[in-house]
Amino acid sequence: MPIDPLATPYRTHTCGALRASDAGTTARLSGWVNRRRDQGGLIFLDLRDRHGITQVVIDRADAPDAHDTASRVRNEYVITVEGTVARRIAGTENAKIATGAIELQTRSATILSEAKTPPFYINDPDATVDEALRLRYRYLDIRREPMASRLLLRSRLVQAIREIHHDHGFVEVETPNLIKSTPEGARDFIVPSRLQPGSVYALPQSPQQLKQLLMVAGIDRYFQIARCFRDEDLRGDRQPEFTQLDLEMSFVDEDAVMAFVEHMVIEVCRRTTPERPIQEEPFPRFTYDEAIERFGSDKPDLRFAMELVDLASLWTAAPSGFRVFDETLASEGRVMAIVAPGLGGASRKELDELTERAKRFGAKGLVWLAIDDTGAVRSSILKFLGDAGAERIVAHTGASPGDLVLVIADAPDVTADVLGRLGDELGSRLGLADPNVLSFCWINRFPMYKWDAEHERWDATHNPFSGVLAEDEELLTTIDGDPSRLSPKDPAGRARAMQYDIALNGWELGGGSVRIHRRDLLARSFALQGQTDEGMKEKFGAVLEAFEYGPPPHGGIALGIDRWAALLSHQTNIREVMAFPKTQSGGDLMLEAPSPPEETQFAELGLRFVGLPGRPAPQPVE
RNA sequence: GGACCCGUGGUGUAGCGGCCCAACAUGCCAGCCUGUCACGCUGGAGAUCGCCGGUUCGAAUCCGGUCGGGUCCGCCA
Repeated sequence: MPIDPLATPYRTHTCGALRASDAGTTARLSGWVNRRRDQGGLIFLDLRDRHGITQVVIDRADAPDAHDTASRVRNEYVITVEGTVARRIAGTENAKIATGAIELQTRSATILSEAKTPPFYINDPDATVDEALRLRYRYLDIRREPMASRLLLRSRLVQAIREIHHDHGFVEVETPNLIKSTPEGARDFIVPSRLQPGSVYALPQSPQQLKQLLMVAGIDRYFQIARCFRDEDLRGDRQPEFTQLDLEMSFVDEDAVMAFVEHMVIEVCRRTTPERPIQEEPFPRFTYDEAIERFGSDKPDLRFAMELVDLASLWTAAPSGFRVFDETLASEGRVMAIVAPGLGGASRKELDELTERAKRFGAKGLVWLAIDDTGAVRSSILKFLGDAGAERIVAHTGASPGDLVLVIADAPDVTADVLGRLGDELGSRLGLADPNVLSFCWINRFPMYKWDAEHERWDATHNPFSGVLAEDEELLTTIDGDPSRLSPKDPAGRARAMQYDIALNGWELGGGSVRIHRRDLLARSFALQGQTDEGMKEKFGAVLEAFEYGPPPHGGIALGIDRWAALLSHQTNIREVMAFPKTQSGGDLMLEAPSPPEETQFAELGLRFVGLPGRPAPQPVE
């Protein structure tokens, strides 16, 4: 009479299943021993699997053999127990666990596996454990509740994504992992070919070109949970392999893609974390210029966003008296401020730290004005501004007593960027953001290109296939009309792309664009990017050829699943939502990857190590 | 490529020039205990302080290097 269709000789129920209504029935459970409480003649075992914990009681008087087994059991042993489900004696129920109303009164107990004492506490979800140790014994870390529940959340996230896409007529298509390099700006991982010695595959940085080919193929709504690979330095939010929700749609404009994605994202969050409110629907939209101007960021955290205040208007009539400000303004720089609420009492040391931080972010310095509770202003440059000058700044920013005003004077992009980053940091340090709220926003109309001074050409800021706004089409040209003579003054620098990013709580969650499908525009865009016809063919041959066979207008987006899962799990580190992540140096501490290849593997590929400058060649192993 | 932080019994921490062949908690082992649920009680084992070198009469403690981990800048969309 198993209740669970997954019942097996090992178990009729999971360790989280039994309730008071099951009292009187016979049940068999298998799991890990979470804890043993040996009272002498009476032993309590907390039996754990990923579904929950059930208390098992073994009474020497009732089941001497089982009692003998239970007395030999240790934490993390795997056992099977069979007995009667019974309501606990009144007053001994445990409200902390779902099965706390009952216990299993055991008739028989069998040890399935013994276990060494684990290297860290598996039964204490709050125990802090060195991350390197967790990674080395990841299978034990995942046995712990916090990791297990995050992987579960991630699984539900992906499940919801799949369901919603299928419900909307999307086709899930797998694309290969051994492909030709699809330049996205990052370094490729390379896989040498044995059958074609001397040639290599590249692992996809994203399925970008393949999904565009699927559009030409008529798969008008495509999606994939795609593994992507980028050989760049790691961060808390960047791993060498990561997962994207990749999607592409035909016969769409920007609004259509954004509308679907927004609907999908809301629905996914609703199904996955219904308890977390979404701050604003529809998601606020900002143009790139507006986002930078207002927040100094193209992924503002709108839960608290400190808006930038332009101070230039204070000194149109007379100079500020502080030479850095005046010279910055005279040389087309900007002087802008943010207000950090409640930090007016910051110590000199804290302010110095902020200054250091600002310099690290690329500013030349930081000016601060700290307002105490009485309204008196301290400032690093009070002697230049004078009391009146300082108070004008404070008044202009709208700061109140007890606040701290931070001012950056620099080139426009530096000023905005540094203040944006300082704001983010202060926001999290001051706890201004409601940790429970999900705050999405869209940023669009990104500049098409960024001038690459080193190579003297225009670089696509996102995808080289990103389309240009219709109204900016004629800007895709050079200043003197000669596509081979590029200059930072080209009108192309002002062209804006049909490019949109979606941000969540200050993180870039994803980005996409409506692509260029017209050959003439594509040729012009590529020319600006300094691509020769041959270079284009070499890199994008398949897409360019396909585009000669009737490409539909199309656009799409890619969202970072790891980041999404991390944010939904209240984590700032994507390793916490990946089963087997790598360390900052790209190593897997459990598998001990990477490792030197075997000599025969190298021989078959016709490879040998020659080493790197300053580093000797490691030798393959026999 | 660079800056910074961390590395002490199984785990998490304390100690930061002699009082330390290292302390505390927890875990582990043994014994006792029939209503516990972070069970309790009694007893016990367990680290030469990541590694190498140096300074010093003396180093876990200071210095240099190195390895491992992390945060950040560069890089990366």
